[in-house]
Amino acid sequence: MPFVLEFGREAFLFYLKGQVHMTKKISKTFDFKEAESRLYSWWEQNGWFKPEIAPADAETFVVSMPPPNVTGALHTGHALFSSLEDLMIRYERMRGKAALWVPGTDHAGIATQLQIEKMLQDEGTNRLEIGREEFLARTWAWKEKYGGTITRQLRRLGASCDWDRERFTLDDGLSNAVQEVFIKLYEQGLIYRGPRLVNWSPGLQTAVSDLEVDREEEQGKLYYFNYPIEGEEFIPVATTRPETILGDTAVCVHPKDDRYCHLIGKTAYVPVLNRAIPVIADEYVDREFGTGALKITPAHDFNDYEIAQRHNLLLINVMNRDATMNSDAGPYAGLDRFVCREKLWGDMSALGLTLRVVDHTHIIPRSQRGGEVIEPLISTQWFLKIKPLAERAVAAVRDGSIKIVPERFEKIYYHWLENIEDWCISRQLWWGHRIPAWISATGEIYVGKVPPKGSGWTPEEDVLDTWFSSGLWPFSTLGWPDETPDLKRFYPTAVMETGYDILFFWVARMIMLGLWFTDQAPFNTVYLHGLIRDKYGRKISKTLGNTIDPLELIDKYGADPLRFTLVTSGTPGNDINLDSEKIEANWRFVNKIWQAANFVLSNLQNDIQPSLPPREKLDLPSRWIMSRLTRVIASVQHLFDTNLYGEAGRQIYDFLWGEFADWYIEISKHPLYEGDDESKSSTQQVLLHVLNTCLRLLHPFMPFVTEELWGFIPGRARPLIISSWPQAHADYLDDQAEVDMTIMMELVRGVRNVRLEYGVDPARKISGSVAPGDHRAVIEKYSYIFARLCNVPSITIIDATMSTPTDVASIVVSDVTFYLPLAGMVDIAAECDRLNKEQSKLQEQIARTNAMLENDQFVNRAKPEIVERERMKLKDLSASLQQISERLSALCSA
RNA sequence: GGGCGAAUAGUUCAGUUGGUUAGAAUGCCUCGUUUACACCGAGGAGGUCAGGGGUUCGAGUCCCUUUUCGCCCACCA
Repeated sequence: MPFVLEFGREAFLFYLKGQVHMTKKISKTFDFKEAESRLYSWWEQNGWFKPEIAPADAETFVVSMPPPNVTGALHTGHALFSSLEDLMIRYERMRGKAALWVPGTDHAGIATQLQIEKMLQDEGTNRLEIGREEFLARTWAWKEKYGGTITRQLRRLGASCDWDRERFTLDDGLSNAVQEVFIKLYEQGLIYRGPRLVNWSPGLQTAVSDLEVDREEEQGKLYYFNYPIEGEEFIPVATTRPETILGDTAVCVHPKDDRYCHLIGKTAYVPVLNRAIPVIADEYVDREFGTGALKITPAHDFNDYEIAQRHNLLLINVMNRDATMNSDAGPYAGLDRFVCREKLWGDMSALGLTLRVVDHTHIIPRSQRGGEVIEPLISTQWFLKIKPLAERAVAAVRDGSIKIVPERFEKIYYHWLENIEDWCISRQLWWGHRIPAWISATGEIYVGKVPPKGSGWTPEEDVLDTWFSSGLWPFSTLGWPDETPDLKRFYPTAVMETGYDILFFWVARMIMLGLWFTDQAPFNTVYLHGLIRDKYGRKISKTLGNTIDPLELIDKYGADPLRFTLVTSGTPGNDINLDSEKIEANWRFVNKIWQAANFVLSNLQNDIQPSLPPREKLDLPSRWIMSRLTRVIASVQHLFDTNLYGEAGRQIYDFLWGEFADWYIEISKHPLYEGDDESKSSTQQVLLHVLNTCLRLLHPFMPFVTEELWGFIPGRARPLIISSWPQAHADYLDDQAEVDMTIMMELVRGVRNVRLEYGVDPARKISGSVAPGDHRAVIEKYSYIFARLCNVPSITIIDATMSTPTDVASIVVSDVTFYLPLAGMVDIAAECDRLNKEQSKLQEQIARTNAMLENDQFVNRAKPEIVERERMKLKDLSASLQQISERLSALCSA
């Protein structure tokens, strides 16, 4: 048995260390508050979170932690990823792999900068006033002060990551990687700088990427007006943003539009400003929409920008960075864009140009962070031509180098990458990786790690999008671009476990950059979890007031129930509605484990030498529980291999509570208290083995309670965290034992049912008699089960020659009939009624099974084992029916 | 406009390649302090697996379709 083999030479050494922390005697309940912090530091101080605990040639298993925002606080999303990743890491560690979980935090450019700006605002100052240098100093100070909060909180969940390898995206090493990547991409001609139309956030005063813009359908207005054309003509046009009229550089119609084609090539005049612009034709125009004519504002609209490229139109930017109008807006300069909209419309109305304003539902782009309306604006930014990278990223998933779980996200991934646009990577922020570039007075660009020689070079002020550095995370954290030993050993990583909401932001970019710079997929599996919602399925938000604080839950129930709940209440890619009632239920499960362990441990002989008798030497209940255990191990193995961790957890739960505790432990009391030495000892061995195995199976789910109990397990060689993962041993599979035990259990259930139905005092002992069919030996030998589990201490076996008893209730299971003499209590009519119901149920089932077996199609086409199973079932049902029918004719024929 | 997911007991959810009488937790009802556990045990009620059609010997599971809810992507002024 594995745990015997584990009993190594250094066993006692480990113990002495571990035992110091362990109480001598098992307590009544699990004091998780005391145990959690003690066990965590015990693990950590002994270096068991480190991959070096495995042999130097062990296979590796590496997970890069999705880095939380450095100044953030733990929320349920963190608790979820931590529970899942720790589960994978602990499982692989127990399987003997060099398991490495690399933790770290993200500088989170915009989020952190906003926090500091808010702080400055409260102090009555702002970042421009204190300047860049001071601002960064303040931010670093803030980071030093609060940066440890989230990682301390992750420890409370039991996260077994290698804290010595913790990284921060603004570390020197990672910054170096960022520069390296930027410079290489620039040299490869994939990064370019220039004025382009970008998504501009007037609130944050920076450009943002397409992904950072939320598009919401909103109720707005569509403004119709007449565009003046030379020769006293007009062309009707519609717009949702009248203020952009000031930046119009053309009016566009469809070339085949009979209404307007005579105007093509004429000159139009921008209202109020009277600037002359051409009327052009382009097939982009939809003749059916609005008036069928389109005003073109290339500097403030993405479609117009494209049209302008085709027609070499002028770009006139009429807005400032804060979305007020600039001098090109003429008399409107200085006005806010929305104020300008009203005023200009009023002025146009006075000029008799307006036609009508109608309600109109359209899509408004809003900043994902601030919520203000995003303004398409021309500005000079840095862009990454990402198509070549995207192609490789698509290929890696298509050829199976990377597997996405659940699979349906692959399609979404392809669609995004196949339609990807250049990535605007510069941000007008201060907190972040500064772009390593200098611009000369003549507009020449120099990109490098150190400033160029000569004078007249201005350093680039912008920083990089936060996701640019996160995109390097799996390899930058391991030392890249240096060929460090860690990089060699631990890259590529194994699983990227994160939420589906950042598939594009993060996962896709890691794949693209990983492939591009290391020629390897940065991980082989992407496991996407869902979002945590409240118990009504609503999104968690501060404004709704439905936030759930994981730390409060840990304080109340412990980390184990929270972890177990998070892992078992969902399936990959699906959202989880979290309800504290679920955690309370799993807290009771923790108690159940504790109590079961307490029972087992307090019933062992002091000098027990763990070993397991061969199957032939075990009694029926032991053969049964061993067979069941073996199946559970195999099933859990399969579920883990296919990333179905939740189902694995549920199966262990059901086995431990529903089979081991409810049945085996109850039954074991007989051999333990009344059996001979041999059966006593063998029962103890089995109890210990099953407990031992369950603790190991559960450790990745619930590390604390399992490790704490492990400290009491005789024969343990190492701490549970680095003990071996259970293996299924086919020797203990035993179909016959499972069949026989099932009959015994069904009989017990039947007796209990009848007793309750007839209102028999639970304390009252009844003697029963049994027509055992083919199961005489089992029933005779294990009749104590009836004594213990349904208070029927004595049983008479009836053989064929004896007449069937009267004044009894009968329980029929397979070919066994159990008679419960309830002298004076049995109401014959009621009993007949019960038996009749039972009989018709059986007849129904027999008819159904018969129909199946008489169907040649079924017999010929179904798998043989399925057909065989139906045959067995029919035999069983027929035997039961016969018993019932005999009973009925004896008791109820009158 | 395209795509995806969900719909199973009062509630929250499982149900892994199609195969016994569809499970659990929680809630509800009845009973019980039996030397691991009342943070418990025993028993029970509760489901036409959203509707319709199809494939199949066999469908909660596969296909088509409808409905409701949710999400993602998308340049219609």
